Amino acid sequence: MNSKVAPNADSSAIFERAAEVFALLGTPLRLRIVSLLCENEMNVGELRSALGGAQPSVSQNLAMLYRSGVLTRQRRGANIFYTVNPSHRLLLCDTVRSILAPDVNQ
Amino acid sequence: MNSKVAPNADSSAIFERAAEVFALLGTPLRLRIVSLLCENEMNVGELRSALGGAQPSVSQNLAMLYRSGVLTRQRRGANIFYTVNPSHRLLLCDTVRSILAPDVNQ
DNA sequence: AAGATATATTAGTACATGCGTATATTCGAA
DNA sequence: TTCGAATATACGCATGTACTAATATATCTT
Repeated sequence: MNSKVAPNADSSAIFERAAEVFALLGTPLRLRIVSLLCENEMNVGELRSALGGAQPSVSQNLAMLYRSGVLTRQRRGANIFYTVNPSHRLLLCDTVRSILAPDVNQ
Repeated sequence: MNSKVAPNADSSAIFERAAEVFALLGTPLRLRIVSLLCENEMNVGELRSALGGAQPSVSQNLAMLYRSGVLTRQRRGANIFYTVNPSHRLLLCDTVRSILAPDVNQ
C-alpha cells in the first residue's frame, strides 16, 4: 500500500459526485432556482418570471439539475412542475440556506 | 414596483458570492483540498502528496481558494501552510462534511 | 383538426476553466 | 553569495460552460 499516492476509486466516486452537486449550485441562476424550489414547487413559467432571463436558458439549467437528480419534475396539464428531489431536500436546502445566510449561523 | 422581474442588485450580490463559493467546491480536487484542510492545516507539499497530481495544479487551485477568501495561508520557513479561513470554517466544513457523508444526516 | 401556449431540444458561438510545461520567486543551508 | 528545496506565476491549449436563436414536442382549447 502506497500511502503517498492519490485517493482510491471509492472515495473518488464520492468526491466526484459531491463536486458535481456543488458545481451545479455554482452559478447564480441555478443557485436561485434551487433556492426558490426549496420554498415552493414551481413550474417553468413561474420560475422564468421570478428569475428573469430567457426561457431556453431556464429550461436548460432545469434540465441539468434534473438529469443529475437534484430536481424532480411532474407534468400537470400543459405545465411542468419542478421540485427539489425529496431524498436530497433536507440536506440540500439546509446547505443552500446556510451558505446564503451565513450570519444566521455564527 | 414590478413583482414579475429579475432579482435586485443586493440579493444578486449575495447569490453571486454564494455561487462563487459553491463553484469553488465544484471540482474534485478543490473539494478534496478543502476537505483535508477542514481536518488539519497543511503545507503545499503535504497536500500534493495526499492528493496526487502535479505541483502547479495544486498551487493554482490553492491560489483560487485563497484569493476568494476560502483559505488563509501563513509562511513558516520555506513552507506555506494553508488553513480554512477561520471566519468561514464552521459553516464551510459542516457543509462539506454533510454533502460528503449524506447518510449521516438523514 | 388547428391554433395557441408551455416547455424541451438542438446548434452555434463566445467565453471560462483546468491542467501541463516552463519559468520565476522566496527561503534556508552551506 | 551560491545552491537546492518549496512554492508561485505565466503561458498555451484542449475542453467545458452558458447563453442566444431557432426549432421541435406536447398539451389545451375551440
